[in-house]
Amino acid sequence: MRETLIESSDKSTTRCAICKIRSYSFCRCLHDDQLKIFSGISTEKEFKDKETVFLQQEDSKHLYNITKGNIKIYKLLSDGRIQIIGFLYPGDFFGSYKKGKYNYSAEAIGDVRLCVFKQEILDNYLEKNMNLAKELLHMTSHELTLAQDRIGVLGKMNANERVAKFILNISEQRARIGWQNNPVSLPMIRQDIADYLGLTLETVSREITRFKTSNLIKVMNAKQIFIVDKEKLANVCH
Amino acid sequence: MRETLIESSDKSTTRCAICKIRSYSFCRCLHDDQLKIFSGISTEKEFKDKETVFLQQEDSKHLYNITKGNIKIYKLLSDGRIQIIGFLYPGDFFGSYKKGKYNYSAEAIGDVRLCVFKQEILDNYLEKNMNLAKELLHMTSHELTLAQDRIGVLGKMNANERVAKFILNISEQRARIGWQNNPVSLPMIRQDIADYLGLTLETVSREITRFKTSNLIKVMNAKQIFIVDKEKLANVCH
DNA sequence: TTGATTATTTGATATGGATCAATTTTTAAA
DNA sequence: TTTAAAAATTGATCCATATCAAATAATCAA
Repeated sequence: MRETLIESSDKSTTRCAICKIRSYSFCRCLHDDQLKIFSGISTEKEFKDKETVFLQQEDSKHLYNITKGNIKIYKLLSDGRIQIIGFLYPGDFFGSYKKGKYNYSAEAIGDVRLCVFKQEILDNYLEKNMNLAKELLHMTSHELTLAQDRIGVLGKMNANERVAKFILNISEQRARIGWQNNPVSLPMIRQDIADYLGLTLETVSREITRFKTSNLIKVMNAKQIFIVDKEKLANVCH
Repeated sequence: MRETLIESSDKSTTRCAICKIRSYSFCRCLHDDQLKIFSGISTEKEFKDKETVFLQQEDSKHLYNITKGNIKIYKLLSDGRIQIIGFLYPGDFFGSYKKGKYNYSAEAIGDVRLCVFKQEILDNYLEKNMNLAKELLHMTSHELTLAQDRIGVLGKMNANERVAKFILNISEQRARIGWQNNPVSLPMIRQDIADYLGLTLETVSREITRFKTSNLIKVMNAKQIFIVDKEKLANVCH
């Protein structure tokens, strides 16, 4: 078994009630009485660094909501080339609410905790709760917006701009969920950043060095970047 | 006025009932009696080649459904670089069902006919019709899937693979809505294909010539491509 | 029909980022 | 701690695609 199921207890009925990231999740639209039911239709699972949550070719059976840690979702080409579709953070959901295959594989970066919903059960609950359906629609629509932004980055921006945008995007995401956004921590390795940005790890490293040399950022260590001049960094990419 | 409003008549109440592409649109989930109401909350507009439907910076007020022709949606960078996010076909919807700004600009390619929904009115109707909400959720989710596929193409594929995939994708889309899919017609110019694939028009032209030379396709004319060897073309890109 | 404009193809050259290679730094294990 | 393995940086070279340029083809307006 690649994942750890957290044993349900009496407390599990109020799991949602005490959830720290609920206000950033699609379940934020539920009232207290609905939350009790909602706790019942989901389970919580933990994953360790590099553990697979699911693979692209598997039948899609679940929708996941991140309550702790980071997830990377990625596609593999037949010749082994990898494209990271996105890095997901607490409050983000992924997986599928449709029967079929998943459209990507999902893997934990560091320690991760997920809320797991069975497709049919969530679908049934959706039927009874228009608010939740609309919230999911709005969040999916927002995901689509982000994906379209990424199409713009990958289609038209050069290495310099891509890396600048990446650092700023992560910083913004941290600010949004109320975490420290400067210095910004990059939980993923350079190779992952490269596979996310459509570059090589060498190019990513060189661009970061370039920003360091021109004093736009300070590299505390490979995974902690301090943004010295946010405005100049923003000017690089728009 | 950049668009033509089609005058409503008594027939307009049954506009949806006689709509030829309804089975490919999100409104396919509606019953006959619901369609009557639905005809009432939407209007039809026509656009000519290169006419703008809306611009990215405008307040989002409408959701559009294509009933005839093609639309391109695109983003502009501050320095004038353009990235075409997608080419849309009959049955596709675009715009926004959220207040805010549009995330892209939309322009007609050739003669286009659109169903137009006012945001609040559609939202109200959604409230009363769970089927429609779920259909929109599923179609938006499908759009997201397509956007993620494009991230893979732009992030990891070379020029050769991108052009091959483009031709095959368009052919598949034609087959899906029951149109002639070989030879496949490309309604957009080379520059648009280039801006869609993150390439230059010269590279697109050269790759097409290469496929022609190696007998994978025949170029009837610049906008009519006959796929000679679908399997080989598919092998190029996966 | 004819000229003018726009789109497409093809050629020559330049270059940004990939690739290959080696070194340094960090992390994890013994 | 010491050593091994993994990650990151830096350098040298190469190549796919961009850029610049010109010719050809198609479309449109008068």
